Amino acid sequence: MATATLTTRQNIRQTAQKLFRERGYAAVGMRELAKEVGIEAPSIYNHYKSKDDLLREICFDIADQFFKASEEVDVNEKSATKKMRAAIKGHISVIAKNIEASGVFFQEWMFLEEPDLAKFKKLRQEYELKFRDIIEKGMKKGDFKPMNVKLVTFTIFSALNATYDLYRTGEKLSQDEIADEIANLLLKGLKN
Amino acid sequence: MATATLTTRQNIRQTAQKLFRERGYAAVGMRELAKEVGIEAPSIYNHYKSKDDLLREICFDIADQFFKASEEVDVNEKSATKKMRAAIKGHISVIAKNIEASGVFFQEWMFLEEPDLAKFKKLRQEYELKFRDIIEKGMKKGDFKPMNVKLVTFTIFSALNATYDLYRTGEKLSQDEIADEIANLLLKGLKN
DNA sequence: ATTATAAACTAACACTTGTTTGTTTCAAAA
DNA sequence: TTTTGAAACAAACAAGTGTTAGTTTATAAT
Repeated sequence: MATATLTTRQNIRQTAQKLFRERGYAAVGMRELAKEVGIEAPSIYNHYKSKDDLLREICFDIADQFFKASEEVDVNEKSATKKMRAAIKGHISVIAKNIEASGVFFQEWMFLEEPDLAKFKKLRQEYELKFRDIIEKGMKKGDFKPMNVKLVTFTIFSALNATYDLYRTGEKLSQDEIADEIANLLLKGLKN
Repeated sequence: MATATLTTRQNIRQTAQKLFRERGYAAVGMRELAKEVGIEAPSIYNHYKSKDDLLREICFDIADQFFKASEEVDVNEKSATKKMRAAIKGHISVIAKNIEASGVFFQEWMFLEEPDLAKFKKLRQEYELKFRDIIEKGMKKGDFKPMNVKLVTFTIFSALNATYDLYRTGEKLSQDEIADEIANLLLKGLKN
């Protein structure tokens, strides 16, 4: 384990991710967060502007990672199935690498304040559109069975996004096993 | 619209479902809830013992409905596919009939206080076991492809449980269309 | 008309919320 | 050795928390 000594800022961030995830953003107080870090509440404000600032950093960092992962999906790949599998793997990989933070991303984003909230929603829509495009083109091409694209995209995201919750149950599964099994199930469902 | 005049108690309950769902249990105050109902905060306590009491009623009512729906799945049905489809339809039907409340059920249950929290978890596990059993037997029988049962069950529940969130997006889909499309996708993925 | 009951109210309690102010501590730079 | 700056602190603020006490209002039963 290459666990470098964390800066106070990193420590606050990491603890916030854990607590926001475990107990919910609204239910976690600054004093509780500070105590877990080992400092007093006002000291947090030397590193973050506000409680919301913390949430913002966590959420947008994950958003960033999702986009970067999606950019690595080969644009020239002809097979919709292969393209979809790559997108699914990338998506799950981001979650697996950021279990606490992605939990916050999925469950606590609504506590973001404007204008961040609007920006967040826009980013998310933009990202989801990438998946919908792959599915839509796959259907037109005949790789995928014709179905309600929006509903299918929604369902696939629901399945993928829940994986952050998988590690709590103590399942001893590798990231690849999880990604493959889920991708297999969903892709077989999609295929023509 | 057969909207009968609601009692104050029903009004509180319905408003709580809406607010807890929209803004989260911890973020909704009793004064805000009361204001939306059109009364003062202390008046709520003439109908409910506590804030948690409200959450408890909402969550356990939905739990009840899930169980009742699952009891209507034909035990003598031989085909695992047909049995699974019936279970999926029943599950989605409960969500569709209780969009706000099921949202609370899925997202806010962790704010239940002991011993209700433990009871809730137990019920949920018991219910999920019913689905896992169908899937497991379906695999042994050869109707379903052999896969990691726990992971597959988890994935299917993730897809089903997210449907409460589908109605926000303004999709003009009937409950049956949604249930059929999702069941088709997942069952095709399961099948051998 | 009187009593009983449910359900509303105002006022307040004890405590917690996120955050600000002003001060102190301490290590690195000059 | 002095200065500087970051980062910690205690104390406090205004607002909000769930809830209780005590009282009033209104409706239904005797």
